[in-house]
This record gives sequence, C-alpha cells and structure tokens, in this order.
Amino acid sequence: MSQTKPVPDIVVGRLPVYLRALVHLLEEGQEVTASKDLAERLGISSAQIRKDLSHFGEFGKQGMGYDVAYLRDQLKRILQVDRQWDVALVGAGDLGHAVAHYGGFAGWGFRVACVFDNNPQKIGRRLGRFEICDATKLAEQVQEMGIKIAIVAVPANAAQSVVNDLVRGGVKAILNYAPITVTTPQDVYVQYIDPVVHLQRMTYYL
Amino acid sequence: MSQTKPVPDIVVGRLPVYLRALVHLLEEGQEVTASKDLAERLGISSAQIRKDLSHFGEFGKQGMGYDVAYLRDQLKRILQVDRQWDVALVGAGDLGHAVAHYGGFAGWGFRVACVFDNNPQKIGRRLGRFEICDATKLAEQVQEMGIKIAIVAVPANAAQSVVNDLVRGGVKAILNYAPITVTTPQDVYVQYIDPVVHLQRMTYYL
DNA sequence: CAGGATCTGTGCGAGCTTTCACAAAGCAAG
DNA sequence: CTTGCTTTGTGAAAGCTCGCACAGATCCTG
Repeated sequence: MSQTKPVPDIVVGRLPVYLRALVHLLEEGQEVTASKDLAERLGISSAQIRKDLSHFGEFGKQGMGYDVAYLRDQLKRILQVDRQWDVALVGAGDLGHAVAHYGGFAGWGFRVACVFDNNPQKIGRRLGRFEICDATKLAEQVQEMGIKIAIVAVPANAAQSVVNDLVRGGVKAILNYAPITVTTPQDVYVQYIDPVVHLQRMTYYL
Repeated sequence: MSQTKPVPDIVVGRLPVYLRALVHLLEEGQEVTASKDLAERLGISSAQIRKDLSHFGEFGKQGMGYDVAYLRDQLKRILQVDRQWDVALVGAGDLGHAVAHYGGFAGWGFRVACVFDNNPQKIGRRLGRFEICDATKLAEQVQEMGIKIAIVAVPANAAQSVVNDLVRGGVKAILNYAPITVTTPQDVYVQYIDPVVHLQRMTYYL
C-alpha cells in the first residue's frame, strides 16, 4: 500500500491524533475499541478512521473492532515514533525555555538533544540540563550529531536564516514557532505553530 | 458573497497567514504586492490567493496588484481583528506562564484579560500583571466579563471539564494546548496546538 | 450449529478544493 | 490614441476527500 500509491498528507496528519487517543484509551483501561467509539471521541466519522487505517493494512477484526495496544504499536511504527528522535532547539528566549522545560515530549518519540542561541551573553550558560551552544555553528553541529528534526523558537526576522542553516546541516523536519512562513527545499518538511493564526482562524466566526 | 454562500473553512484558515505576510511586507517598506509575489513567499499558488480573496470582494487592481495596507485592513476587518479581544487563560503551570508572558498577541487583536487555576496554592498569587483566579468560578466569571475566547493550558485530564465550564460561561472560541481532543457544541470553535502531533506528522516522511 | 448482532474494509458517488487559462482592466510609453 | 505589458477575477476542468452503504468476517447465545 504505502509502496504503490503515496498516502495523502491529510491522512498521515490524522494518525498522530488517533495515536494520542489510543494511548488515552489504554490509560483508562480500555483494551478494545471500535472505529465508531474513536470517531465519537475525535469528532470525525467512523468511515474516515477505517479508510485512513486501511491505507496501511488491516488492523481490526470484523465484528470486534481494534485491539488498542496493537493498533497503537502499529501507528507508532508507521509514524516512526517507535524509536527516540533527537531534536535540536534553536532559540533560548522565553519560548525556547518553555519548550526546553516541556515535559510532554518524553514517551512520544522525541528528546531535546541540544539548544542553540546567537546571543553571546547566553552562549555557554545553562538552560535546564543543556549548555546553550553558539548558533553560528548550527549547521555543522546538527550535521555532526546526525540530527534530522529541529524546533525553531527565534524571532520572525531570524527564522529564515536559522532554517537555512538547519537545512544545510541536513535537518529534514522543522517545527517553526516563529510567526513567519519560511521557504525550504521540497524534501524538508515544516510545520507551523502560531497561536495568533489559530486565534484569528476563529474570530471570523464570532 | 459572505452572505449568499458560506465561505469554506479552509479559505478562512488561510486569511491569517495572508494577513501576517502583508504586515511583514509593510514592515519591509513594500506598499504594493501581487498575488504572484505573495504566493512565492507563502509557498502556495497565486490563483488560490486570488480566489480566496474573491470570496470577500475585489481588493486588487488589474494590472497593478494589491495595495498592501488596504488589503491588510480589509483582512483585519473580515477576521474581526480590527478590534481588541479579551482572552481568558486557564492554567497557570509552565505553559500558562509562557502564554501569559508571550508578547506576540499585542497588536494582533488579542489581550490576555485574566488567568485561572484550580490549585489553591496558586490562587491569589500573581502571574505577571494578573492575579490568578479560582477556576471553580470560571464559568460565571467569563460570563460576567463577556469573554468569548479562551486559551486552555491545563493537563489533558482536566481539559474537558475546563472546556465544559468555558462553554457554560458563553465562550465560543477555544485554543486548546492540552494534548486531547475535546467535544463541544457545534457553535463553539476549537483549535488545537500539540507540538507532539506536529512533530509526528513529519516523522512519517523521514 | 443456526440465527442474530456487531463491526471492518471498501467500491462508489457526491461534494469540496485546487489549478488552469483567459477576458477584462489598468498603466506606461510613444 | 494605440500598442504592449501586467495582473486581477473567475468560469470550467481536474483532482482530491469524505461519507454512504453493504458484503463479509467474527463472536455470542441458546
């Protein structure tokens, strides 16, 4: 399946949400679930869940539903989060601090491995368990460490330059908190988090 | 237009990104732009930008493009961010602190107006310029203040209950940082920010 | 073991979204 | 004024996504 036709982006984008729900279910002690059950919790149709999963194989039993732990493990494998990814964090400002201290990455496949900043006053100081590294050496250091994922938490006017360095260092996935759209080569994936954009998406309807 | 046929969600969702780009353009001193120019910066097609805007009126001049300041003002009006919205922040943990101290809301239509937490040790203490209020009075207080927008920054297991209180208090737009899908009435809009989900959307492709 | 209940995986069609491509409009220069 | 260049706004086509509806699989009960 995943070989013949590429799976649509939009389908891949829903898998982490399914995975998250399955982990919650298991925490609640529910070992089996049905597409209809999941659908209600997630506010989408059961047919969509079944069709999304069918892109990757047959994980359920007709008449019975899905084994929660099994489906969780399969999704982890598909998303490649059945292993630990080292992540580079760029920017040691307020936002960078919040990300560095965020406890939500552990157990979900990610680990902040190093922190960069371009402010000479911050370089060498500690941020939690990290020593803040010099951002001018960003490209070579992420390359050396084999890092493929980065989180950008710098001001908008520095973001494109940071992203260029990351790309040069071989990073292929970037989570961008800077409120600006950056350009990258086609094989580099960027996801954006801008709370203002999310809020403005809703004010239209008020 | 906006009266006859409802504008698709997906179109509304792109407007804040356009708005953000226009503001950046103006900061760079560019007073006129073309759909092609914007499209290149945002990595989408120029036809899409033109068609999106055409849902709301005719803002450009053929042969000339768009007046940046004028289009910015029109988008602000459409998105209703030509005024200031008071936002309630729920959760005074690490994430809540980061949101409360985030300087990116000012000038974009939003202002954190109050902070809630359910921890008796935190209630009454200050978070920046706010006094932390008792979350058990969430519903009545947001109602009293006429607040329509809230940011949820509480643990996953508390999120649904907080959202229920917010809905009861008349909140219509919720930005949810808790890593869980919540259910709301149809007329309440929810946007999700979960960095783990965003990261996992990319690891599939690595 | 038969009948009934449940739930998956999927073909198909409806509906939505994006892209194409061009008429019309505006400007500049001669 | 006319010619040529640019760029918008928009029908129409192409492409994509979603939900319906059902065959087939599985279990339970008696």
